[in-house]
Amino acid sequence: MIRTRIAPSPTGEDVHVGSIATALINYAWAKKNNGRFVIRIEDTDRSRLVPGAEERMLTTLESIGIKADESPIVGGPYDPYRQSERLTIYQDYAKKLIDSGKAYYCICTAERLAEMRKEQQAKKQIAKYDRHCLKNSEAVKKQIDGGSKYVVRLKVPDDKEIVVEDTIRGRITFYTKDIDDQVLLKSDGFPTYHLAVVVDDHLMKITNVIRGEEWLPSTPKHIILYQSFGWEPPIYTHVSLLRNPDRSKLSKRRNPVWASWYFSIGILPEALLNYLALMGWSHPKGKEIFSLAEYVEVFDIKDIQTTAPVFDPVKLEWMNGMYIRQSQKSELKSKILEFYKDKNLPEDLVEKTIPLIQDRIKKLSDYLPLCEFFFKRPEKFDIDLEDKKELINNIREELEKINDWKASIIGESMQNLVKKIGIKAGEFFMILRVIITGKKISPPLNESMEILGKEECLKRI
RNA sequence: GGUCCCGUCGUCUAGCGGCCUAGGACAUCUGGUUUUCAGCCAGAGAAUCAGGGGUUCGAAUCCCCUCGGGAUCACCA
Repeated sequence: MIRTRIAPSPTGEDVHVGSIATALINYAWAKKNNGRFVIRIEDTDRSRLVPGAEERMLTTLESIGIKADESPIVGGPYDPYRQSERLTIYQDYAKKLIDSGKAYYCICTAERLAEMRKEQQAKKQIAKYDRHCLKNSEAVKKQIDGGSKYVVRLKVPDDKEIVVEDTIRGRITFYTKDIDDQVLLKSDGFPTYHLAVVVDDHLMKITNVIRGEEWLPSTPKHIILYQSFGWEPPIYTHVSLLRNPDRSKLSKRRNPVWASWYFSIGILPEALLNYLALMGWSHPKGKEIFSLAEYVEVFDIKDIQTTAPVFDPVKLEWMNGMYIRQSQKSELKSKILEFYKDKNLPEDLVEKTIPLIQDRIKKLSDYLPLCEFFFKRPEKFDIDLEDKKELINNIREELEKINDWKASIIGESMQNLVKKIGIKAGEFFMILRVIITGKKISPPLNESMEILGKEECLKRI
């Protein structure tokens, strides 16, 4: 059975859109193969831990439809799914490695390591641990027995080829001479990512590791670890990183990266997912708009592109507009009410405006700037109305005659007025539009006036 | 700098040796619909397939080199 996982770290505000892209692939591949999709929290770096981040990430993922079969919330057969709760497991496995001579203790201080690296750099050598503690293992042992703090390092074999078989990139060869003796267990007793990821993926029976390209350089270390334990490595797939327009990796410095930011401007989760699915992959039939279920249906991991895509917010907005236009009216109403829940907009009024704006907004946050005049009389006007008093009087007189306050009748009446006074239609309606809405750009005028009602319109005039 | 990955319109991509005078989508521009703005419809421009060598009857597609971009080299993940 295929088992995939994502392993986010709770070190940010929310889920990174790049993580969602990777999660989507992991999720789709598991579901496609009737497998299981796992979420494991990698919280071994206590210094970068952000309070509340874990919960926010998990709820976001859940709410946008990427549901885990096993996670810290729903549990599962390989509990716990939070690395900070698995400490003794890692410590035991580190001990096994020491006992079999595949790893060793190291008590070098940060100062000594910094010094060493400086020298290596000066001599233009590769920065690698010099195995000082491996060579003096007797003395090191004594110091540790005496209470000295230590780390555990992987003993990388000499002069070996390590081959990574990647499903989309093919065979990649690394050489152990280029690989450092990686720290596996930190002096605080926590594992590093490298130990934890290998132990957990093995114990949790993960069959496919699908992760960001940034992990490719450390994959040989993980393979050495699998070999050291005598375990079978998983199948690797390294997907390309989302990029900023300048092609550097997508970062919060240059672009919004948190899912919650996109939702806060009224991007729909379905649209974000759909857009992200198209980063490095395309629908076999060239379709651009499709559901998560359809994505799972047609997805194949072999079709993932290795070129790194630039994240384009403009196309995301276009896609979001498509989703808004395709929404049921009642659904769109609920979304708008939810989006503006702190404004307490009257539901019946919002409902009436939906048909007027569904084609006109691309994201939920476009709604209020366009429709505010329905809820509040305009205070500012896009054009100066001071010298239009006579025209305004004509309009009022004409509108007062209308008994059946319907858009079509209002329109007819205004058209007649235009003919009567011989003004340009465009100019006339622009003035009326500004009187009613305050703005030169608005939803259709007659319909808007119908919704506002005769009394309110006359007051504004 | 070492190691590794990548290179088709501005952007996302199709392409898997002949169907390619390189297709689609976003964006841009033009026209139509129109009481603004959208939407919708029609159309245009935009890629010497990074460059150079091969292989082949034939290359965007295979090989080599160069150039360009990126990732990574921590007791972070």
